[in-house]
Amino acid sequence: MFSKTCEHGIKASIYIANQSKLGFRVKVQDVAKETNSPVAFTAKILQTLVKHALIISHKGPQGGFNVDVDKLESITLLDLVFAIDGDSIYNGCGLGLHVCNESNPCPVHFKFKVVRDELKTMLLNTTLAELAQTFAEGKSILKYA
Amino acid sequence: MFSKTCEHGIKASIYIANQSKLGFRVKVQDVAKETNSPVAFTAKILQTLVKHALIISHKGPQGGFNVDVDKLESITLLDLVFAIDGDSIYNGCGLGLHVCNESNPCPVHFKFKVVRDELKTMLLNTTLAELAQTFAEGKSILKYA
DNA sequence: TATATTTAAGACAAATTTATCCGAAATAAG
DNA sequence: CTTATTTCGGATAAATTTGTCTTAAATATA
Repeated sequence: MFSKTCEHGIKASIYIANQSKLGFRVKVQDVAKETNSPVAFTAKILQTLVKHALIISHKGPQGGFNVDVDKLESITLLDLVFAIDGDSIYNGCGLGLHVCNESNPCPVHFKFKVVRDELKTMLLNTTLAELAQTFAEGKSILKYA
Repeated sequence: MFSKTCEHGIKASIYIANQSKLGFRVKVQDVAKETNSPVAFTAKILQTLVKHALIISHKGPQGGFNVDVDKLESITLLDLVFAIDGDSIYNGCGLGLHVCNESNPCPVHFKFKVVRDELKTMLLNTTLAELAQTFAEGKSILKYA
């Protein structure tokens, strides 16, 4: 559904969000370890999220990554997905046609529209705050123990 | 959402279905042309669909591909997608965890389950017959004119 | 100010997906 | 039976995604 890059990015964001709520900055090493993702690749993905102003980075000793805790409620899954994968998952044509819309639909257009709209709504209504919360409560996992 | 392979495969199936209803067999060349897909790649994909008994192939002169017209109502989008991409789109974990279920969910598990279930239902309820029909009626396109 | 620590950036490499190519096998038709 | 046509199957190639490595830049702290 999402790219590997996006999957890593979402998991990383959730971990960073939680540590931020606890008042910590985290290093790429930690993020990679806790999300079971490759370190260097995680670093690249975090750069992307920083550029999109979804997370904050600090260089040097005691540096690392964190999220503005006040923004946790306003950062959505849609923001994360869009920053990394763009909008093709919820806006693109199901059959890959470059032009596909109501007046010039591919054969699956209207069938897919319903699902894609629901996906988009879900992404828009899911905040980083709530994802982080389920993880904090031990009700979800970011990797297998 | 789906792989390119799958997109080509679905478009090909729709075109073949329509020609089959008209009583024709079609050659890979035709399929590729009418779906704007690469010929050799289309050939490979059709092989897969033949192996899964979703379409029928005939070698030699006057050969080509067709669909059993009596099966058009029972062949679903789910069949086509499963044959090519497997079940990961509607069964896999949204964050790529190998193990992810109700009792050991990733943070997006329950949010995604709703969407994925709707996707699966849609795929299951959409038949090749109806997709072919909208195309036959000129109400949908397989490529840009 | 020197040093150690940490992210940033860009080049490079591996893996996977998307395709191509070619010879073999089947078969219809003369 | 020969020939032309068409799919089959496997090897190969190109493109994209996924991932690594190395050096530079920033900065906290002594």
